[in-house]
Amino acid sequence: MSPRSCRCQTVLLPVRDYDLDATMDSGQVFHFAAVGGGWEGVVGRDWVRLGKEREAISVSFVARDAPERSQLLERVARFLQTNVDLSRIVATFPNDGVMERAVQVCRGLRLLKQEPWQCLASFILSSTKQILQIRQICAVLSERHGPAVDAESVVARWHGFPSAEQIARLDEKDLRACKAGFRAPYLLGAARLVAEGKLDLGGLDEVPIAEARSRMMEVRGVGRKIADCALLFTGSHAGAFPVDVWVARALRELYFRGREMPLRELEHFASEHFGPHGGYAQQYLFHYVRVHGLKPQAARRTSTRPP
DNA sequence: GGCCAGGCTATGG
DNA sequence: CCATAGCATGGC
Repeated sequence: MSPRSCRCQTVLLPVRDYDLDATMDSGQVFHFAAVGGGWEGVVGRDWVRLGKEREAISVSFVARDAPERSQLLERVARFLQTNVDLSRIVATFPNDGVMERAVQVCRGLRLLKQEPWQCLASFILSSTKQILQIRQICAVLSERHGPAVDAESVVARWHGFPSAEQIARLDEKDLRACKAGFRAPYLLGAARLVAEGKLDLGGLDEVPIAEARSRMMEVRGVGRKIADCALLFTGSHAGAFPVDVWVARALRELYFRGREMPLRELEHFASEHFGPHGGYAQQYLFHYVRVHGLKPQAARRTSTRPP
């Protein structure tokens, strides 16, 4: 049938200072696909297409009755955090030249609020993987083992991300077949802990960050960095500050003149320097160095490399 | 074809 | 305590 006769409805979510592309493409979420200038993916159990509008984000979805529609829109707004006043967060960033440039360059970059299990699982799969490959693994995992959802996409059939229960029923070799590699047993172990109720991801925002971290790090395959990603990108702890290879490089080059620094010291510096929304600042640093490199003031080591 | 990727665990000093 | 090999897989 013709894809133009659409069962879709579209609603506008008003928002200012929101760069949807940067946000979706900044390595915090791996389950949306760029389609025709917008983004398609699954929120909860519902397929959505997100589009950029003036002072708004358009949300398209398969038509349904009024109560379900308002529930869906509430979930999408919560996921996108459209109610967050970005300027209030940016105002808490440290008053240094590095963050001023990062804010200029990444204007409108946001943090999303993702579902805890999906977020943790994705970052377990992220270790020593490029962002493109993380997306691929998540896509295969969803296609093969996640719930099919009703979608009006013209480019793909969509599935949700498999629940902890669904993954817990699988075998390690099923996960290796999805390109999970050596992370397969880690993901399986995490899924079993969550499915058996031995790890309550929903309660982690109610305990101090140190406690939340150590609970998560009891999962094999989850260290400090992945724990902080899961705490930050689910909106549980605004002070979580994941230090990966990019952020470590950025901190060394931009704050320590390129000097070698132990990871622990970088993490400690970050927790002191970037304020109550350190995690947000971290995302600006990450995106800044990934998109623009470290050239502006720290080109010493790379100056022989062609631009 | 070599290097590196939003790391972590185990092992050896 | 700190340092590093090993781990799967694929993009560039």
